[in-house]
Amino acid sequence: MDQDIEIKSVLPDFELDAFLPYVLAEAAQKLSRDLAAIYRDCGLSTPQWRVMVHLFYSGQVSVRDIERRVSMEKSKVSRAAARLETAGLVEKRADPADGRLVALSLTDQGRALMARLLPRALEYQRQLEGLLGPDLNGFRHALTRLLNSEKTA
Amino acid sequence: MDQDIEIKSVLPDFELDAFLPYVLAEAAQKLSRDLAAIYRDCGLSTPQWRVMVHLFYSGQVSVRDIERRVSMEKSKVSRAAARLETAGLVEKRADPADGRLVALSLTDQGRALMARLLPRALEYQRQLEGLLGPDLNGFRHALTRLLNSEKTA
DNA sequence: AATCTTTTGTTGCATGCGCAACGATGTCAA
DNA sequence: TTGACATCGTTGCGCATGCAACAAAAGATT
Repeated sequence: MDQDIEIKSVLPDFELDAFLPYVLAEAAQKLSRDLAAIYRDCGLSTPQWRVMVHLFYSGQVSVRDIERRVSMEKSKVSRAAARLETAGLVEKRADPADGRLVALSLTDQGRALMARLLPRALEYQRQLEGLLGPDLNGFRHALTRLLNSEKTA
Repeated sequence: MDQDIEIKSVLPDFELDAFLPYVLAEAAQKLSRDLAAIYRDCGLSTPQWRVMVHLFYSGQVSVRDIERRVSMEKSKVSRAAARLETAGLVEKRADPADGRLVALSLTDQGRALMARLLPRALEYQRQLEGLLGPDLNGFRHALTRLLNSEKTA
């Protein structure tokens, strides 16, 4: 009891709303949810969406490339790619130079789908940028600094 | 092929590193992971940690209160609370006024644990604030604006 | 060449999550 | 009071996820 009051007086300003990891997680969840509304109608999950985006701009890539680039586990990428192949959006071939690698690439159907979805995603991005206004640059700067920071905890 | 070039020329600046939902998700994941290093040694999961924090500052609360306040599903809160009770950190009683409600509160052991963990969490928070420096206020402002924005997508 | 190590992608397994259904309790109206 | 409806918390179920183990292939070392 006394312990309570003492500790709370020592830690008065610890509010979840002011705690950066919490607020950041909430904001990220909201943006991800709003964005997912764009591609979920097409039956894409978030991992599948990320693979599609990466493939659209990278052409022919392996699972390992996506893993490193988009910070997704191998298994996550593998399963997403398998379903995308079943859906006819992605083609999986064996890399002729290295038998271990799988060459992932979009099919025509996959490209057509992205041509339909990407403009909507970009429109959402522009909405967010307009919403942030003058704080946008500082916001981006802060995010990159957080991402590149060492974990000193 | 021609379609590719055409679309890419129309959507040239769509890079994942510049796409706010993606970067925000990455940053949130990193901060959450670094913070989890503080309380994971004590056997707490992230949902359990959030329940503990809320209980520490809110005293006696119901599952529904936590659900609304911390944006966690009922089931998530319920299972977290059940495990916390098993671990002896949280006490579950029936609300005398309303039989449906469950009165959650920290045990002495739970309070002692939080008294040990919260200073470390606050130190991490101060590290983040120091890292952001002058961008901190704009960063906070941007986050709240994103959280309060309507989903117009 | 032969063997050992490393890398790549898939799969099994245990765990956690979201959603819906459910029992229990409370509220309201007739 | 009774019955219809709402609310709260738990649980079952399907699914995704992270981790480790694994087979196949490539590379390194002798």
